[in-house]
Amino acid sequence: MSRKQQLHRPGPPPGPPGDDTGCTVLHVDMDAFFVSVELLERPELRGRPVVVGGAGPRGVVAAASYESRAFGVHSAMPMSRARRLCPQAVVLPPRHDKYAAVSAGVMEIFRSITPLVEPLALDEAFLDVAGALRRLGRPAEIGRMIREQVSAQQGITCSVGIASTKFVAKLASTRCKPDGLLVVPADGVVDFLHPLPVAALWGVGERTEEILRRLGLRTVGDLAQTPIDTLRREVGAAMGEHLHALAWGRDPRSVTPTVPDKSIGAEETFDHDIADPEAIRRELLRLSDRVGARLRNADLVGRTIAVKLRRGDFTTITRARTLPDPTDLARDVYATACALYEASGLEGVPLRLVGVRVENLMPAGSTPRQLALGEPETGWRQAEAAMDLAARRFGAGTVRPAALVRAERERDNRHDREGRHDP
DNA sequence: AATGACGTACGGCTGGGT
DNA sequence: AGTAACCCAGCCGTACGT
Repeated sequence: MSRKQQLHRPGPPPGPPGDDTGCTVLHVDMDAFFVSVELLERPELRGRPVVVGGAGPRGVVAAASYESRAFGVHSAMPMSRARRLCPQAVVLPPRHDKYAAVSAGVMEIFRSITPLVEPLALDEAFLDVAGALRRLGRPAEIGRMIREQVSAQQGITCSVGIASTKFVAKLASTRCKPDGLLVVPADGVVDFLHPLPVAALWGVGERTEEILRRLGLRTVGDLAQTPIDTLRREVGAAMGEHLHALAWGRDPRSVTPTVPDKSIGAEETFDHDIADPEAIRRELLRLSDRVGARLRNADLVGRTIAVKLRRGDFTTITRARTLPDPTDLARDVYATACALYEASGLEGVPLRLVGVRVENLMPAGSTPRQLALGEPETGWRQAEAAMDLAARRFGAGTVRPAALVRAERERDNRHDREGRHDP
């Protein structure tokens, strides 16, 4: 599902399996994951161009079957364009819960191999199998087992890249997909890397590629020959050093099973731009509610609240404020989000997206929130905890702020008057 | 030609504190 | 006492990834 698959035209068929000695990092990537999961329930669609993504006027492609990719469709593409390129494609709306369930099953298989599993997304993970070799065999053999088990237990195919570093393993899985396995031997890394275009490297997107292109640097090999100071100057110190190291196959990052969350957020693109400040505030409330519930669910609190506001022309601003005490209450998040919105100068301006994010996260237990002397215990925390409980018992969305219920009723009334019916 | 919903990282800037 | 030099936290936009 990575955008970069476009860069790797089905190259020469992988040669005889290389020497996997020292290649203990595996990158496993499900093929067209969302589509593959949908096909489990809709086998009659197999072999046809299928696309999963937002069907609304502003939807984008989240996953495209290989049949639809033949028409030039790929993920992150606006759905309107995808439909034009491939009118016969079957478009399915995303069902995140299903993908999460299959993903959990797949990750379970990985963890039966080794505890050193680092999920990158629902559909991919790194595994460090150094400790599993004696029990399970060579890396390539483990990769073969994984592909077999994923297929047998979950009914979908995946691709496995095997190398001595994370990013080479990732490039290898990209290169061999779909339904493949590729070992890049430790002594073949530089030969493997240098012919690749710079955009194949992790961290090189559109902008960096353009900068490098202006410097005449097209391939990873070109990067490797460039003085590190030049790179530092052109793309920034951190990025410059990073790219130079990668170009020589050096990647010190280890497989790290649990990385603590740094922020939790929610955002929404409207079908049509919204200018009305009342309506914007209502969206901020909904988003704050979702974020608050997720924070409490994860037992996290955060001190910094950020809003993101995107205008019709796509220009985007973010505004943030750090609170004296961390919170996990939708109420606090909402109050801060509103203040930031009102101070942004965009009140009344048509917006296509609003977002709310809480940063600076820490475990909820870590800061026993001090009540200021004489401060009343307001009980909002208990109120929101009660909402969480009700949501668990009766389903998400059963209990929600009155302002949202009112807004809904008014909308329904309006529709009734206009003689429309909403399901 | 049109660009979702998450999330992370970096660099530039500002202002407080020493 | 005023200033210079430096660090650090916070803020914000940009870039990038799935």
